[in-house]
Amino acid sequence: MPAADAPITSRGRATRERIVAAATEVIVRRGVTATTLDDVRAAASVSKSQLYHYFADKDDLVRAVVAATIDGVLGGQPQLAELSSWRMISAWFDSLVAVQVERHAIGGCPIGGLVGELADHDDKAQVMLAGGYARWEAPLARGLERMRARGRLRRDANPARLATATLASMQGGLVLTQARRDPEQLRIALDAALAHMRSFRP
Amino acid sequence: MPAADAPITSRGRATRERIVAAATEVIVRRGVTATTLDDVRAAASVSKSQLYHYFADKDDLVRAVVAATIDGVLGGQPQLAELSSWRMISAWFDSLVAVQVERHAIGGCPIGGLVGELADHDDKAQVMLAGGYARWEAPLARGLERMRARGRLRRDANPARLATATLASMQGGLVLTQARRDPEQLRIALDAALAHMRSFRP
DNA sequence: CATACAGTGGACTGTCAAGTCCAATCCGGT
DNA sequence: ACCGGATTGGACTTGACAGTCCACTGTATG
Repeated sequence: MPAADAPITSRGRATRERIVAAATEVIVRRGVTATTLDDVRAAASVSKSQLYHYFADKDDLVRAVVAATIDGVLGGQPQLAELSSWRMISAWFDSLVAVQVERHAIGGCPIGGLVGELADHDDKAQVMLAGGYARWEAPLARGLERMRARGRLRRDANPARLATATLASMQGGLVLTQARRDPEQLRIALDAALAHMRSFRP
Repeated sequence: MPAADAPITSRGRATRERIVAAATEVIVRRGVTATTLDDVRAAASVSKSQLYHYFADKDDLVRAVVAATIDGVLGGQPQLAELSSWRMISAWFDSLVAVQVERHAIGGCPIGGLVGELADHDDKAQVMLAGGYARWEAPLARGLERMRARGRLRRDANPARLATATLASMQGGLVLTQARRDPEQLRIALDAALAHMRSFRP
């Protein structure tokens, strides 16, 4: 029975959270395989035994990082909760582009980065990542449904498909942004996604 | 003066090509950092000294792999040369989806995978990858220009932007395909991209 | 204040990776 | 046949890395 993520008492919980936060920061920046446990150990100001006290092994820690990354990305987009007008969708897109400008187009999408490294080889991580995308596109799909119900979208529009296509434009826009180090790539992708959605106005 | 990629004579060139081909296969499948030179050595049936005879170090080999990957991906899409009708674009998209079905949605986009691992940290690789995307979208942009010249596209359509947005949909569709292990994700993304382009018909 | 256990520090081990080195072999030109 | 550089084989060095181990400390509770 390897020391998995036992429920903790008091200060131990803080340590565990510090480890996950530090590991997430390092892994999102440098990648899963390029990050060593010693990098995490140093970044979290923690000893080796603590890592193994709270996580069974590196894979276990990585899965906690996957969960934290998804929560972090979605948590950074409060607009998701209220996407029920063209203006709100547009403002949401603007903020996504602004983040890329601020980061000088470095980093891409943290979730997308994990997909490339984990989806094919770690089944558990793949399920978590797929769940992350579901949590990402569902609010948009629901928003589009509300807009359709209010007559802002034609009856024959398919909110779920539109949401998926929009998420794809976003992810791809981020890949191009990272590759070209140019946030305008995301702008172009999201402009097209918005135009496509708006083409379903009544 | 480290033994870089000296111009080779006869059989040496074959060895070098064998190394690059094997390294490309392994790296595209498992990732750059997860691939060891010993993996490459074994896959190419080559000795350690040969790797260092033809490449200065791992980074040097990786850059050759980046070039080979770009050539491979673009070479696998002969349709790129002739994209001057909606039918041809649609057929091109169909073949991209077919590849994902065949691969059971495993692997994503080889170029996109390299972007995630290299774009932020290896400037030379970033330039190569950006060049790869340029070579990818240029034929589409030219095709759309020809279509515009022939009156199949409105004058106010912007072929370059449409090509970029389409490439983004494709890349993002591949990310979602890989994350969800479902080639339909690429289908949805490319359907939307096609609809967006077609919305500029006269 | 005792004591039991969660939490902590850090040395240690086994394995494996990148990169070096040099002797052996191949092969085109003379 | 012989020379010299290109090519090759593989042992070796050095430095990480993941994971183990055990002694020590804090603290919550009786």
